[in-house]
Amino acid sequence: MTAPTGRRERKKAATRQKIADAALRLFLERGYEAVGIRDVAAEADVAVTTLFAHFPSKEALVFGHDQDFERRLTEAVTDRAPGEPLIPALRREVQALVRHCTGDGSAPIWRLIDASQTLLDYEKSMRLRHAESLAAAIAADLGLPPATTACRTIARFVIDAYSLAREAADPEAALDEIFRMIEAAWAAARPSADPVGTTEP
Amino acid sequence: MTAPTGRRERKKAATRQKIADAALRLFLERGYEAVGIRDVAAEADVAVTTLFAHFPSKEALVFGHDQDFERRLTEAVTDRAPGEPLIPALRREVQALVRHCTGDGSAPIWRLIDASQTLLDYEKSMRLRHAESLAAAIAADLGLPPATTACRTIARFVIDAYSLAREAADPEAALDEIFRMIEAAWAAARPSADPVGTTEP
DNA sequence: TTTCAAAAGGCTAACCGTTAGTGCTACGGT
DNA sequence: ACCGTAGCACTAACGGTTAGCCTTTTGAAA
Repeated sequence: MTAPTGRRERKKAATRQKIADAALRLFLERGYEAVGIRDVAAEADVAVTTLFAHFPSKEALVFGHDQDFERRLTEAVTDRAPGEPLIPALRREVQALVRHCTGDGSAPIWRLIDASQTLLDYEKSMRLRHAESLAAAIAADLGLPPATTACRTIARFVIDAYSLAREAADPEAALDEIFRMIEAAWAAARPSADPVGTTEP
Repeated sequence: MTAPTGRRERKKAATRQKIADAALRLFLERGYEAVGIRDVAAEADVAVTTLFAHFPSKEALVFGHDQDFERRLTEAVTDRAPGEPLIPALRREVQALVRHCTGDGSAPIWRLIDASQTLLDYEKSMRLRHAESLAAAIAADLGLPPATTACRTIARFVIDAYSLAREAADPEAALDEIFRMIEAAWAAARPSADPVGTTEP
């Protein structure tokens, strides 16, 4: 984590942070649509082109930590205790993620997102990309060829679980319900394992 | 279907068709990104504002029949034979839809879509909207309050099935595999029914 | 130390999708 | 026959995004 290289990267990170902070401040003050890229650039005291050198789009200003999400999901697969079954490990991580983004700390940002169709769309697209990474991680973990249908399917279901639970009135209960379904789906996908003893002859 | 009203609507429909045709022609010729809205408008011999009066966005020019997709899915639920179980009915319809869009007739359009990230993103967003409609239809059919977690979940899974099968090397096999998982998930969601006899005490 | 290539940032000007604002014309119901 | 309005056109602009070109900083080679 501690960079072996020096000053340039620190300055770059600082600029990026300055832009992200300015953007979030303005968005929370006036709302996402009411703030223009040029406003953000001015507030951060950088040129518009500099802003776009750090963030690929206006929406990305809000989702600065999307890589964390992706990393945490794949690591939940790769770094889990040896012998621990796949789905419960994913369930734990998704639960943590949902708790994090329904917690008080993240509430203003999510109010911002839920108020803008543009941001909602962007988020869903992002999640689908994450599903691909997750599918690859699952396939690798199981020693399967990448992009197996079953792996991609389960990855999508897990992302769906996150998305639906986040929107549900009672996220914890929703997560319970959905992951019960995912467990069943996963068991049906691989007639080898024995989750509760439903092995077939 | 045959309009009870007269000339105005016919002219309107003709204009819309003219625009859609011109757009498709240009897109297939030069590629989606290489064609501007102004090009399409000129080719269709209408004003840009007229174009946007008929289509809400550039992407919508390509997905002119998205309402068909939504309608067919919900009708697969509401119009199925009395007593027919839900999931097989959905499976049949999804299979038909996948066959349709992997058939030779639709091949060029889908090559167009798969070549543009913008269009792919738009398509996924569309499907998520369709999932909401499907969830509502399922909930209504089962006499449940709308937007139940289980219904929304199954609806998402069905949409995932379509999306994944379309991209798979062997769509039919993928559909088999995924719907086996969906059946299991559905059975797990409602401990009342008895799909294979997995009733709990 | 000097030198140099690349990175980071800036400025201008434009492109492209999209949307007012305005007005004209033809159609359809009264 | 009359009038409201739907369909369409035209101009201008707005806002996100990018290309072209230039300056400064910085890391490292010479």
